[in-house]
Amino acid sequence: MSIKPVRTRFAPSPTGRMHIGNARSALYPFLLARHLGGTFILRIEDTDQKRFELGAEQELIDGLHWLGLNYDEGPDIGGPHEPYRQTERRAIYHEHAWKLVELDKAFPCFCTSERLGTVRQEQLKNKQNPRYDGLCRTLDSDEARRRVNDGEKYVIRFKMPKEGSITTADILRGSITTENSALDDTVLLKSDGLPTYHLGAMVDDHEMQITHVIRGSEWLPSMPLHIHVIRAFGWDEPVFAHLSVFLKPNGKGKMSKRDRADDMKDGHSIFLGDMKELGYIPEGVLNWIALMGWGVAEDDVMTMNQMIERFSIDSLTPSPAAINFQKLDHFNATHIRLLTTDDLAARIKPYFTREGLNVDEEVLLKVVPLLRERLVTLDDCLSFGSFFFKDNVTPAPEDLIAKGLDAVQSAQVAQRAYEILSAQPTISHERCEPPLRAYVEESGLNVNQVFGILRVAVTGQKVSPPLFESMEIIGREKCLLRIKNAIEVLKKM
RNA sequence: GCCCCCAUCGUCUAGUGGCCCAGGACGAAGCCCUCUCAAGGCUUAAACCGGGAUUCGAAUUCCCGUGGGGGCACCA
Repeated sequence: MSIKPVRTRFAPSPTGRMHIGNARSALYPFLLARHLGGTFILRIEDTDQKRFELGAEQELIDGLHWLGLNYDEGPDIGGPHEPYRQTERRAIYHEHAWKLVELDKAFPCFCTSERLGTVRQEQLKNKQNPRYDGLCRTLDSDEARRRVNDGEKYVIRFKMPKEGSITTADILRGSITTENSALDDTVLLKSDGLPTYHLGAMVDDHEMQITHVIRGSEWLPSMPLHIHVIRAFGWDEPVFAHLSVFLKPNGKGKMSKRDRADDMKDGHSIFLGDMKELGYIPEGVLNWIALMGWGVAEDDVMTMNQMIERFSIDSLTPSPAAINFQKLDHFNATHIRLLTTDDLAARIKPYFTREGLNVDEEVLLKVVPLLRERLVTLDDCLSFGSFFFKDNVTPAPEDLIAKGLDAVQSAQVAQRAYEILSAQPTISHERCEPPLRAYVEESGLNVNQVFGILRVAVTGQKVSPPLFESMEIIGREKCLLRIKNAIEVLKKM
């Protein structure tokens, strides 16, 4: 047996926004290809003209790039098996569909959708399984040809054997045997000349020499049909792995796009475009998605290279997984902490500038180490660190009053601190903390009261990065000014 | 209605007949550290869906229930 080079693919249809389900369907084949030194392909399955959405393909491509799931062949970069967009491969499907007719494995069907609808209703009424009643299956082939040539509308259906059974294999679940009598004469080529998934995907996977098909479990029931089609052509069968579906966070029901509104309210979304907006980084998203449906024994935090190194197709899990946004937050925060200072600086800078803040690179580089371990999402940098880039801050007056003190006492504390700090030629962690701690000692107050007042005065907020490191970055002049302002505010209360 | 798949802590999972009074991670609780918030360290609570069968021995194999999910289009 010859070892074929591994080729995998992500074959989405451009019918909507890219969500985490799509991302995972792209991730696993990508990982498999990279792990085995194979090729990863992007193929666009745009044969449904009704559900087609302009811009969806670009969103898919953007999402893949954002995640770093770069493909070796695809519609925008070409490759040895182009085109990679199914609507541009019409002739190929047409030819293959008729090949099957010649082989007596398929037949042209002229039934109208009206008649099919009536038949289906009748079957349902009689509690029978809805399926094609076989009217055109026995049509004389010459007559069928004639009608086709006369321009009559037709589809091509698979001629499912009436008897026997077929055994198919899913690498995660083992073999599954299905009675052919339970299968239908499914449409392979639509009357608009484009293939259904059942023909299009099989033809392309063969032509593009795909060795491992990793796809959603919604395809599991039609796998017998797919194997029938592949065998009818006499082709080799790829390895199949069907991924489980994503469940809603509560575990009840399949994840759906309708939940988006609720998710966005608490800062979460299943759409990649939204996630980027919300401050999630690709490393975190990837790690999160990877672990839903892939069993890794220990050490959950992985970089892309570690994922590639450890991936194997049979460590995928067959059971449905409920999405858990808390875990996403954890992975995102963890990967943010893994970023270098320069990298993180570059990633959070846009959040500040978008707010109209003037970002000094040198200051930013000093701020990043203080922010790093406090960020869950990138946009958290705003609530934690905007004050670094503002000329002045406007704390809420009541926040300036320390616990257990009143406004007058708080003003006195601020005044004393001001004196201590202004006695220093420069403000640094080393210079400021000792004298202020000494003051805390002699005043009989506690550090939370004294440092708390200063924190609010200098940063404008009750929660901030460490006080003295922050003051050092802000600088002597601004710090003193802000404390002075705070004293004024307190005096007016 | 019919067909198919799945089933370990709340969640994601490890586990391929003895190493399991079931391991890790998120989350939760507590403690430590601490100028706030985090991060970090330590600790605790928390699961093999039920019933049969096979076996000296079952989370692990088989059967039946139950629960959950998917599919039955000229959609993918």
